[in-house]
Amino acid sequence: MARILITSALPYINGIKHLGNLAGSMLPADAYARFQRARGNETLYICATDEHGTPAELAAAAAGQDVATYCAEQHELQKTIGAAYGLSFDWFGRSSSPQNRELTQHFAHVLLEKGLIEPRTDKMIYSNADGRFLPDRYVEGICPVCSFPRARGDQCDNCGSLLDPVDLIEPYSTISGSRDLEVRDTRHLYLRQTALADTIRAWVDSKTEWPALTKSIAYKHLDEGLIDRGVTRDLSWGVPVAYEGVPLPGFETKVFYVWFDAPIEYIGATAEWAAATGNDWRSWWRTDEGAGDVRYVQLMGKDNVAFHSVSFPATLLGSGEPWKTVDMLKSFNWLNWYGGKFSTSQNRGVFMDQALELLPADAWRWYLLANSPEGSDTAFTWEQFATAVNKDLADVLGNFVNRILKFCETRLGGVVPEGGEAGPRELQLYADIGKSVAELNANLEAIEIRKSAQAVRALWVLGNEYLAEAAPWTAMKTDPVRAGVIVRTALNLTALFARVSSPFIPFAAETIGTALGQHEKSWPGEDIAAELNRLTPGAAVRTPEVLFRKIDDVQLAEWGERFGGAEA
RNA sequence: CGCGGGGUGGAGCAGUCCGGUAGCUCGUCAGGCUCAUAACCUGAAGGUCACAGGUUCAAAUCCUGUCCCCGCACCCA
Repeated sequence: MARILITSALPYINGIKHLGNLAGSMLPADAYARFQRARGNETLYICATDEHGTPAELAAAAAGQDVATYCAEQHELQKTIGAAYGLSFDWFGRSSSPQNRELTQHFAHVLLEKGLIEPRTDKMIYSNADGRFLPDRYVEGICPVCSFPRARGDQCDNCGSLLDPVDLIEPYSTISGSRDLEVRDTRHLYLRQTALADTIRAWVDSKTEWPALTKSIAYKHLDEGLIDRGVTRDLSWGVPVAYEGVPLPGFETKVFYVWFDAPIEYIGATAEWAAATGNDWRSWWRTDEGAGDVRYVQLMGKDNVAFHSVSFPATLLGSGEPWKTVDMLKSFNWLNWYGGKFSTSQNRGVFMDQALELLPADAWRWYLLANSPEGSDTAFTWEQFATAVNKDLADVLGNFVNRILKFCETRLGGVVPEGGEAGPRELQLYADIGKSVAELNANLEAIEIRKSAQAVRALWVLGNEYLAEAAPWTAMKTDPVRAGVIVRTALNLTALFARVSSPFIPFAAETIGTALGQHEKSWPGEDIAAELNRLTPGAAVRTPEVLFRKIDDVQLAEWGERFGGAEA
């Protein structure tokens, strides 16, 4: 039995996420976690909200709340909606937790002692009216490059130039609008990634199983040359720059920058989980305390790869302490909305809460997994979505479950038939199923999401093929015992489908299992004949409600209208 | 010459690392079955693998060049 640690990129606290977020990290991570658990591996799936940073402060201010209250509410919202999608986090933590604060301060302390974090003096804009420094987008002004009047402190929206806030012409505070600003010296901590470049490159070189996308992004940054990055900010919301309760002199009013503490929350959230459940988190993260046999898998969108392949490793490796680093870094491209970006302001795309108003979670899960943006960016279209739901779920799987259970109910009294022996057709079925399950296992193990979904679908098709060829409705007339064997086999097949489909469509899998009186959740083993003879002959089964309703053209038109995309 | 990803039958994708009958899903057409959510099963048509050179007995796959699409460093997966 292996130990598998899984993390998906931390969703930012700011608002409900859209389907792209789900498709690019949390959902595939969940499917993988469900698979590993079913196989009997000790599995820990960790996620959390990323709560620090300027956007959280701004959003809280806009909502008229203090930032802590805002984050607490948003966290609960995201937690609830994640559960509605069946995301089986073992722990859904918060980067604002005490555990993360302590760990972040620990790492900073160790790196500071080793000289890999060092204080430097920067020039920054200070607002007398607001009584604070104005980092990043707290300050706007005229772009020194193109004269655009509302350029932000870090970048001009008009010409795209990257800016330093002190270069803005006629700057003003976005908090108060005040122009009473001055440039002051301020001290910040810098992580010396340049000093760690060789260490990180050697570490990346050793990661032979990383997908091409992950590797090319990692090497891109290494080849372009790493830069030392500021890891502190003049904000109040965040992890204080302190150690063991004592602020670092000169840093009393500063916090760590969000990208420094966010990945550490993977460890922090594990510690939160341990505290809440009485488990030990160190055996998952410290190779000197039992994490040597852990396989650590991270899943994320491509924009996050740099942080996870370079910056976070710089923190972990730089510490010189025996921390567990990622083994498999699976990255995804974007799920686009009709070829363009999801956009709240332009009403393009569906968000997680809205999607559930339209159809059950399984429909979305299936579509997003079967069309996972692995090879390249993938465009969501309502047509494709309807095809996935109508053909795959309703016709191939749903109809199969329905036809065999109804047949059993109306012709065989709704019980698993007894008697008779498996014939040549059943032996062939065992072989076919065995082959497909092996294929599914290999694909899931490799986190090839699209191919895994294809393999599951191929299994469902085998069920329909079997019924068409074995034709129990014909056997019924001449050889009732034979018909019984076929129906029993098909019922067992249905039960098997529930088990192998559970990583993709857990809710439907549960419904099917219940209809068959099956409580087996484990992953099927290699003895397929045994797996297809698990149901107790004589036991009652019942036909469940229609598993998946089809999407009709009227709904399609309505949704296209409501959520945009129809124009494209 | 900024960087990364991609260009494969009508649509969406796999195959490209490690050259050797171009595979899958949807759609289309024909047939079968009638247990089932008018569903399922079988078969067929349809591709000069963006383009142009090159290497090779052999190239979607390797090399060179060209064109086109997407993304990119506040933030957003």
